[in-house]
Amino acid sequence: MRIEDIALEAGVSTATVSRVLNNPDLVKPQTRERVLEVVRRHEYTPNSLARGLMTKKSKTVGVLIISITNAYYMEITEAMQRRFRDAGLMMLLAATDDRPELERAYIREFAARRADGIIVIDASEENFSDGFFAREATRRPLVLIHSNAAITASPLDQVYVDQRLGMRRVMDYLVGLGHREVALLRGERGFSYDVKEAARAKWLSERGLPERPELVFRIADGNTEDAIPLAEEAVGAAIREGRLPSALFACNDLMARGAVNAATKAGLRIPEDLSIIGHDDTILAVSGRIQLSSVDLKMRSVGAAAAELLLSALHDEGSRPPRTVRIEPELVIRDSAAPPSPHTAPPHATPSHATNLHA
Amino acid sequence: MRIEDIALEAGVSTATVSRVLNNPDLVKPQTRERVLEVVRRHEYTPNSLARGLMTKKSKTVGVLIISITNAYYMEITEAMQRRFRDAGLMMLLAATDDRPELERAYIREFAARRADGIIVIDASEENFSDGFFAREATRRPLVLIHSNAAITASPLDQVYVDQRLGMRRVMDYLVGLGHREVALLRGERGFSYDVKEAARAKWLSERGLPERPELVFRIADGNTEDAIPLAEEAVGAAIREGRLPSALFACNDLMARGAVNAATKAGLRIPEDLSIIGHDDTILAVSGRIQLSSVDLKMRSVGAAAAELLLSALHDEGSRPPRTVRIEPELVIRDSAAPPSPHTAPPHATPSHATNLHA
DNA sequence: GTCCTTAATGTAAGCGCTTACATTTTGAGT
DNA sequence: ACTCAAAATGTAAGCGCTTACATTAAGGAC
Repeated sequence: MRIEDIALEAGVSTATVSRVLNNPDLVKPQTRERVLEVVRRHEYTPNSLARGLMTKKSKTVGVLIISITNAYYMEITEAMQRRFRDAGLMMLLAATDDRPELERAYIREFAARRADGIIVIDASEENFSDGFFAREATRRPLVLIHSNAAITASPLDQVYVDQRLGMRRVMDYLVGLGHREVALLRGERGFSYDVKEAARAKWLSERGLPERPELVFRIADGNTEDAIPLAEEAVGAAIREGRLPSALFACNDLMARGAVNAATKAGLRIPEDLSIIGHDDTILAVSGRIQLSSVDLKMRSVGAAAAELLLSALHDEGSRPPRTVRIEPELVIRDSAAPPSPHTAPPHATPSHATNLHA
Repeated sequence: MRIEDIALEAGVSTATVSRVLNNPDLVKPQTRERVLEVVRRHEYTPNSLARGLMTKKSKTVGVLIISITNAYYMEITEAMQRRFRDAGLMMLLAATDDRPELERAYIREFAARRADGIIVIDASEENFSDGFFAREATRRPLVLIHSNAAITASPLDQVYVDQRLGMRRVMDYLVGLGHREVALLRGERGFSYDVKEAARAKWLSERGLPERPELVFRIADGNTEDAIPLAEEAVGAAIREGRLPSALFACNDLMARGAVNAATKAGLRIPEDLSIIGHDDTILAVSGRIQLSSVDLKMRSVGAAAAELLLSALHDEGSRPPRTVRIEPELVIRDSAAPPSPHTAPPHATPSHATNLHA
């Protein structure tokens, strides 16, 4: 069924059918109804490829993420999809597996398909720094979602998730509770870990407090299921050897959960003997007996903001100056942190550890 | 940049440029190189809308799921995306929020965009039974992913996840361990709960065992985060009132986790005092101190199979008879189930409960 | 050199829409 | 009944590609 068939059957020209479909009030109610009847009877749907060819709009937005099985990304994506649904846009979704060359390839593909706009979550540093995105943004609306403060000043539409603020809030809270030291548990490699570690270091140095590298614990894989046992192992060892202070921040809930398991296994009570804070506020935070305090990155707000940014760019077409929206993470306080017990030594304290406390 | 610009600059006709891009060996190596040079220099990418208009192929597949923030669906989706990437197809993703009318609308939209194929996960009963999918399948490759045994015989491409088998395996295992009764914990409404409850009932009746409706526990919401506390509450009450037998199957890991929490809180040991089996084998199964045995639905295999089915349908175009692939869930055994302790009464046993055990 | 087959390229007709512009209808104003 | 602007519709030119068919170039065989 093509528009011509409908036109023939309704006894009008293709232009009129097109008008009925796109600008109904340009056509006389009577004719309109006649055309619509035929359209309905044949369940005719215009070919959007042909339409897109003419209008240069595909009603499509390309969304690029690192991994599909990642609650963080998918919450953002869901929020966007909701917004786009209302705007009549469809979403092309692709995962880069954190490979910069795939990132480029997919963006090219989006371009080839004439996506009206593109959203990239946690883009690779590489493609950003060589101006690839800046160039791309001149061709069509592009919005970046990330936590990289360095990018913030670039003239690009972006949603900046201020993880440094989140980190500050964690430190404020824990230290406010009376903890003298806060250990950090992170994955070996990954931008988000670096951001958090750096933010913690900054917080400490701003207060003239020492950064003690031995309080940063690294596990090989912080992102997948394996992070839980790995974290459990690392934290278990630290407890046994008395290397753990009274508070621990884990860079995500997976690791936090592992830490909780290790502590429980070692006979430590949470939060009395050890305070633990997680990050991302995923289902894991609320799944166990003890409910983890965690940093909520507000993914839904992030997704909504990104969608809104793109939509407005689509609308204003051209002259509009790029905007950057900053999202403030929130520390969700539950039951996994408390003041360090004054009457108790830090978990399995050793003399050397006690000394370190005053370092 | 259009193909014509490239042609002009390379001093050939548009047809030749098109050939260079689509059938390189139809053109003399020397000309080919000249054209490619221009293409590269301008980073020219053919407009796939125009191409699709001619070829009647969009290199796109539409994927429809109920919710984007659902680990189950996303694992399937990730497996598909991997396969489609290799095949040069892009994925349009949309969520129906379990609304049949949205399901239809999106499928129409996929059709309008001339998606080469469509995959629907857990389609609504409604759209299936009124022949909507059957009709749709005549127009373009369509594959359904579901657990509905009733559909299995339909002449449609489908991936059938045999949850009944999974349920049987759970019952075999638990009863094999020596449990006399197995409680079921489910959400109030939802097809997947019904399937499991029915499979359990069937298993029991095949063995002449009584179905005791009071051993089926329902909570209002089994799908979201709230399921954990709701399950905890329900199971906690059942324990207190001695209504819980020595084994419990939860329809998903959320509820299983809630059950574990309730048992722990009540001072019960798992698995010694209470055996618990979860379902879906998500991260929740391995996140806590006690590792939950759970039914793995093999989502990755499901996704891969669905993609393969679609790809083969795309390839054979037409005459190919529809196939249905059956996926066998697997019971992953961890630490949450054990034989009921012979020396101990069932948890908080009451006389009436003890009587029921022999019913 | 001529003839003929095959390889290489060009020409032009669409694919199914939208839309600028041209033409016809309509109806209020006189 | 006649004008004329406004409303309704039609005509046809593309949008940027692919591809059937036509044409030209290349290279053996004689």
